[in-house]
Amino acid sequence: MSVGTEAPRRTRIQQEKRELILEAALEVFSAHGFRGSTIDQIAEAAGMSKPNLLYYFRRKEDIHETLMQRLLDTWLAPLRELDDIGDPLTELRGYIRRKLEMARDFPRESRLFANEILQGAPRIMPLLEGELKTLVDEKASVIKGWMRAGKITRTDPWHLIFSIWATTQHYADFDVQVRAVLGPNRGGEGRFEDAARFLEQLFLDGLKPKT
Amino acid sequence: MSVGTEAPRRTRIQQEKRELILEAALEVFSAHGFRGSTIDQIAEAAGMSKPNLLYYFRRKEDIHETLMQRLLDTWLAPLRELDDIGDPLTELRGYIRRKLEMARDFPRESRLFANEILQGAPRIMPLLEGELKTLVDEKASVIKGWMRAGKITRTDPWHLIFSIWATTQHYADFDVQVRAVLGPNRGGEGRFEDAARFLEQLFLDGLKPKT
DNA sequence: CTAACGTTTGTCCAATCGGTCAAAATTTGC
DNA sequence: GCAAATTTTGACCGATTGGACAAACGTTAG
Repeated sequence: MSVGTEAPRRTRIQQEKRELILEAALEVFSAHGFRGSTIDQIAEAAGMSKPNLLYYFRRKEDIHETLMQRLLDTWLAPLRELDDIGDPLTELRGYIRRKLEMARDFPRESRLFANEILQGAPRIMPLLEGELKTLVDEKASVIKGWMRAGKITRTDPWHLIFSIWATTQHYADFDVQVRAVLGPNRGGEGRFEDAARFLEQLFLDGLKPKT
Repeated sequence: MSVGTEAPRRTRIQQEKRELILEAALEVFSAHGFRGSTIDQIAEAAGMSKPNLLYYFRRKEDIHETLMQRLLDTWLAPLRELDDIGDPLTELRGYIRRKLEMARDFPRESRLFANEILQGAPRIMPLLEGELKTLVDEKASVIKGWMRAGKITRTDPWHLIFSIWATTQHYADFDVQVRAVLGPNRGGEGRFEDAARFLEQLFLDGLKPKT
């Protein structure tokens, strides 16, 4: 029987095996990119044969597509939480912290996303121009409100969001470089706490000393 | 005759054709990654046949290796220029500006590098732990001196360098996302000037308003 | 002219790839 | 318990890939 993504009816085994495959595919895709990964690799990581895997996902691209669809929701969750209710600086600090925690706890997801964007986002371009842009525009308005109220320094809200993405995801996407440069001593688990301390200071106070 | 990378003797044609191939390979590799690129693609982009290309570079990996070796030097040039002679804040501002200009003018080089790091830097790991680490450690010392002298706020110099890399290279590596989010109006050529203004303010003053 | 050298091409090959298919093995519904 | 449905497997296929190779093509020095 066909097991397409549009078929809602799933047996227990289908549910389990599909999860197993997606987990394995996340591991493989995030490490080698889409074209650099083979169905055999994913099948082996999932502990099944290639034809068996293809019974659950008809095409390699279906796996990737399912993975990306799920990813985007969880990936944007921290930004969605950015809200108008609290103190602006506290809100932003919380957003930076949450994004950094995601880089620490879900580096494979970050790399999968980075891979897709690096290749020109051929599979998720509509989502970027639609859902993502809408969300960012909305949050940029919130931030603009804070600026008008004098709660934070006036600057470009879009580029502010970009800089938070860039600095936090850097610790997932460029992890090997970060660890190589920090060396064995400072490159251990403590690097994320060091990063958190640094980023908080950077975004709040910048580098210019208070005279 | 063999034309390996260790052969210093090159005819005029060899010099020219090798450059042509490297330029084409940069275009292809940066867009599709190493495994996502084929020799045929590179050969076509260079305007020659596949066997002809393989006459100048014996293996696909030789092209990539030559490209990466050249890249690292030019890529680290801005950091090398960071010097102790000028005013610290001016020096840092200049470094950020130069890095952002490189993201604008050499996005393919940035993406090629990002691709390599994302895949775990399998081909340049020794360079990261050696040359790169040495350079960063050296510049971190310079920055530490500025902090001791009270010229800039005390913080972690390594993570400061990471944040400059992340924020500037973001505009090359995640270009499609930046343009998608900014939309047709603000996503044009002016986005780099907006970014430059924003980053200068972020790194100098942060977000906390001067009361 | 021609021999030596550098360059280019067409043809070919083995390996790997994504994907198919029929048959076997297993699970499930009654 | 048994038939139907689902799951798993081994064998296979055509396309693409990186690369080898010898023959042909140019170019130039004597």
